[in-house]
Amino acid sequence: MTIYNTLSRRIERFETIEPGVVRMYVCGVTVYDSAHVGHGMSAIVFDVIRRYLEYRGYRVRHAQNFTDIDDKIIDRANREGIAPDDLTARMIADWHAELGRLNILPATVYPRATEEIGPIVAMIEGLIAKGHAYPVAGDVYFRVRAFPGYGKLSHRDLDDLLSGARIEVDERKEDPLDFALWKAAKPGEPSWPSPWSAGRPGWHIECSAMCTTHLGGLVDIHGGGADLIFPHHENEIAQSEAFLGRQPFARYWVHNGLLRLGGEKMSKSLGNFVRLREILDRDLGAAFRLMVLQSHYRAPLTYTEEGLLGAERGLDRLRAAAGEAAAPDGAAATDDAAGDSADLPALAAETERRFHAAMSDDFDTPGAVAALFALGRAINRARAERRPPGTIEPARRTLIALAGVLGLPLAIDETTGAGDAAPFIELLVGVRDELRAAKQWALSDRIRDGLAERGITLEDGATGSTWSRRKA
RNA sequence: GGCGCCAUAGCCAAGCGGUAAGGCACGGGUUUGCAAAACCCUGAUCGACGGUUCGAAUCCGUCUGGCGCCUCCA
Repeated sequence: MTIYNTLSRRIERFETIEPGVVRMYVCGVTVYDSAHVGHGMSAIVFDVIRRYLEYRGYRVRHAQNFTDIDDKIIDRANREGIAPDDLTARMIADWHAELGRLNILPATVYPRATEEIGPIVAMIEGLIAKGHAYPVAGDVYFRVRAFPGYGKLSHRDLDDLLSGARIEVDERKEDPLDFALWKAAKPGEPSWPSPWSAGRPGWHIECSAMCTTHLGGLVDIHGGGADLIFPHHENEIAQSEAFLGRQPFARYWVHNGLLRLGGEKMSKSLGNFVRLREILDRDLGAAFRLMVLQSHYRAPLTYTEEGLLGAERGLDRLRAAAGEAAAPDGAAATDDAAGDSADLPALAAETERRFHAAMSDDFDTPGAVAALFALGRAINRARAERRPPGTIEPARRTLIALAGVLGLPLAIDETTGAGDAAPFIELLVGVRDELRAAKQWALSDRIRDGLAERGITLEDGATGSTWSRRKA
């Protein structure tokens, strides 16, 4: 297996610190607002990485944090007139519910900044003792120039950073680049005791502390969105390696490309985001996952409604192949011998080979998905040619299994979203089946058109009609 | 201003020196009472200009156009 490392800018061979075990830390979210589809994309990327590693036999210890104290949380809670704790508790509950609906496997641990104050304070004390940090009026700052490797992840040197000149100069800091490890609380803000002040941790230190507490201070994969490379992950490396006195602190730095909307990065601060809940409520979570997987995880992806619905259409074809449905009524004539649909077992084996070749090569999910479509088409074709189910079954199982590795559920749940209407729809469909048997076309078409207007699609097969709710 | 990424058919998107995956849409067909679904067929020489090479979408240079980071951000 190979994996791209942001640190070396190379695709490297994947080797874990401990054989058979992968320690993976993925930076989570600051819980001041509900998740948008960009968060969903990142979650999907690391979910698939994890699923594939587990499929390959690794035991994956996966930690994902919640930043549950910071300025935006305090502001938001104040505006809503509630306690920060209540806001973050609600957001975290929503996060778990929504990501669950996206079919994201739960992480092994979900550490939270406010529950790690002890280790955070201890780490800051250690950094001060080693001369890597200094307290100033209740705050504590990291001494960037005392850490020689600073900039190695984002590949820039200190002078480049300074020339950016957009760093607001805080006179209390020794150097403009120094960043906060601990911030003294202002009146009315939540705070925790520390040797320097009643205050709260800076953003970056929590991840360093959590990696140390929950993953032994040395992780195989450290990931997040590409927007975290600088300064967040750069600072994490500085803190952790300065504190631990050894390097590397993480073997592979993995960053997903960002989701774009309207030509720009989707982000909460730009205000151009689509909430994850919106697509989940339309039952398009699996379609979104497929859309994400059809582009490489490191490349940026443009989010469009068209793309999402297109993915849903593609998913339908895979679902048709994965279903146990009998052959469609008419045997479609095939006028050439281009595809060896009779040789499904060989194609299934070939698909499996292609799938693993792609996934082992820096998680090339587009290639893996392409292999799945090839197999799906062959299965549908075999059905159209009325091949015996027994010859199709193994290929079908392969398709479902491989799709499962990507977290794509192919099981059909046709009544999803129909709610209380289902019994009435079924009654109508049953009546219509009888009308069709009696060749009462006008009436049966009227029922079909009427249901279509109400978002229910009918499909007439050899053994009767099936119905499903149209997604839009 | 600095660092970096990208530009492939109508749209999305793979490709990592050997002659262009896949998905969606469009069109033609098979099937169907008519549909739907499914299946078959159909489309690109890879932003522009140079260079390296037997051979380049893939390597190098210049240009043009996007984007990201340098401040909170998955």
